[in-house]
Amino acid sequence: MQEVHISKQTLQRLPLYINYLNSLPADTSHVSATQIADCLSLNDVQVRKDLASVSSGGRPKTGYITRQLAQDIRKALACTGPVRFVIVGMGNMGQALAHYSGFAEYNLHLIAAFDHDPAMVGKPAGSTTVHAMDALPDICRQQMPAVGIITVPAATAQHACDALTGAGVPAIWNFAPVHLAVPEGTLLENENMAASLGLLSRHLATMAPQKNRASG
Amino acid sequence: MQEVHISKQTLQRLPLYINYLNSLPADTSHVSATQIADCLSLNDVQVRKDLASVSSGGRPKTGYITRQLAQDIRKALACTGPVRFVIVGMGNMGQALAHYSGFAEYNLHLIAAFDHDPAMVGKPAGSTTVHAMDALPDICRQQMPAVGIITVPAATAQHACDALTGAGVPAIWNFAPVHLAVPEGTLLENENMAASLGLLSRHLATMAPQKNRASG
DNA sequence: TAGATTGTTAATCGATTAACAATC
DNA sequence: TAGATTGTTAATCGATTAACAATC
Repeated sequence: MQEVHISKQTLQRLPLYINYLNSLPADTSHVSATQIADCLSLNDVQVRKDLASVSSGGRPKTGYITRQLAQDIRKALACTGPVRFVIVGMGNMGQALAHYSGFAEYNLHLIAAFDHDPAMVGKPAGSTTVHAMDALPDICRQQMPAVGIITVPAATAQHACDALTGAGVPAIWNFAPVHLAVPEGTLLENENMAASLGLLSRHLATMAPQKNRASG
Repeated sequence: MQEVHISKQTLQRLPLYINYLNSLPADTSHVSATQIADCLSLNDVQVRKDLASVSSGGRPKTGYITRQLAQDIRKALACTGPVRFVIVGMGNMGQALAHYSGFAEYNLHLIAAFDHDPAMVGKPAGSTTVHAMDALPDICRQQMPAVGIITVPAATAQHACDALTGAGVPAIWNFAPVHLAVPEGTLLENENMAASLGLLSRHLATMAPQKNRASG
C-alpha cells in the first residue's frame, strides 16, 4: 500500500511506457530508463522519475526487469483491481468501444450496453448484450459499474447522463460534444474527437514547415 | 494575423467553451467569463485569460457577445481554414470516426478511407468511399491530407503508418495501442482508449469516497 | 576499479491563482 | 457615480530539467 503521489502528467505517460515495453522482443529481459527515453523522445530524468514513482525495481547498471516493470506500471494505472463499466448508445462509437480489445489489459470489463432503439435490444455487443434504456437503473444499481460511457447523440446525452448518475454511477466518460451537468461528487471526463483532431491540425499549422509538402 | 502564443492547456480548454456556448439558449446575446467559469467549475481568472488570448471582444460590465466569442474560439482552434484528413482501417473505430458528425464544426473534412479487406472497397464511409490500401500512396500524394488517422489493429499499425508518412502525410493520429516509429518531423499523437478509461477509474479510486455507493 | 545506471536535491520553466487597476 | 466586469501585474504552485551523489 504505497502512499506515493503520482502526478497527473506522469499518469498520462505510463501508457506510453507499457506500449513500448509490449513492443520489445519477448526475450528482452532488462530495459533502462535511458533506453525508453531515447525511443519515445522524452527526457531521461523524466522517465526515471516516472518509473521510480510506480516501481522500486530499478537497479544501477542493469536497469529494470522488463516484465516486472510492465506489471508495476499496470498496477499503478488500475490500482484497484478489476473495473466494471457500461456503455449507453450503441451507434458506431458505442460498437467500436464495445469491441475494443485493449480494455482487458487494463483490467477493464464491459458489463452491459444500452440503447434507445428496440431493434438493437438483445443483440450482442462485445462481451455483453444490448439492453433497453428502461433496464438501466436496475442493472446499474445491482452491478454498480464504476464508469458509464456516453456515446449517444448530443441531443440525448444529458438524459443518458441523468439516468447513469441517478442510478449511482460515480464516473462518466462523455463522447457527445456537449457540456453535461452532473451532481456534485460525480467525476466527469469529456472526449471530443473533433476537438482532438482540430488541436492536432493546429499544432501542425504552427510548426515550422519541416518539409516542403508542395514539391513541384 | 495575431502572433499571440496560446498555451497548450488553454487550447485544451477552448473546446469546453464552445460546447458551453452551444448549449446556451439561442437568444443569449452576451456571456461573461465569470458565468462560464461557474458553469464549468473553472477558475474565473483562468477563463478570462483563455478568452483574452483568442478574442478581444470582451467589454467590462457586458462581457462577450456570444456569437462573436464562439467564432473567435473556433478560429483559434482551426486557424488555417479547412483541414483534410484520411482514415486507414475501416473496422468499428474507423467507421465511428467516418460517421462522426462533429468534425464539420471544426472545419475538418474526411477525404478518403482505406481498408485492407477487398470486400470493403467501394463501400461508403461517411462522406467518402473506402479505397484499397494500394491506392493510398497516389491518393495521399495528390490530395495531400494534413492528418492520417490509424484505426487498424495493433499488428498492422506500423505498416499503415509507414504508408502514410511515405506518402508525405505530415501528422498521424494513432488509435492502435502500439508505439509507432515516425520519420523526423512527422507529428504523432496517440489515442489510447483503454488508458483513458483506466486513468478515469484510477482517478475515481483515489478520490475520497464522496457518497456511499453501498447504501444497504 | 571503472563505467553505467539509478535516484535525489536544487534550479528552471510554465501554468494557475490572487490582488488590483482600468473601463464601460 | 456605483457596480460589474475585463485585463494585467505579481505571487504561488507544480512539473521539467540540470547537476550530482549513490550503487551495482
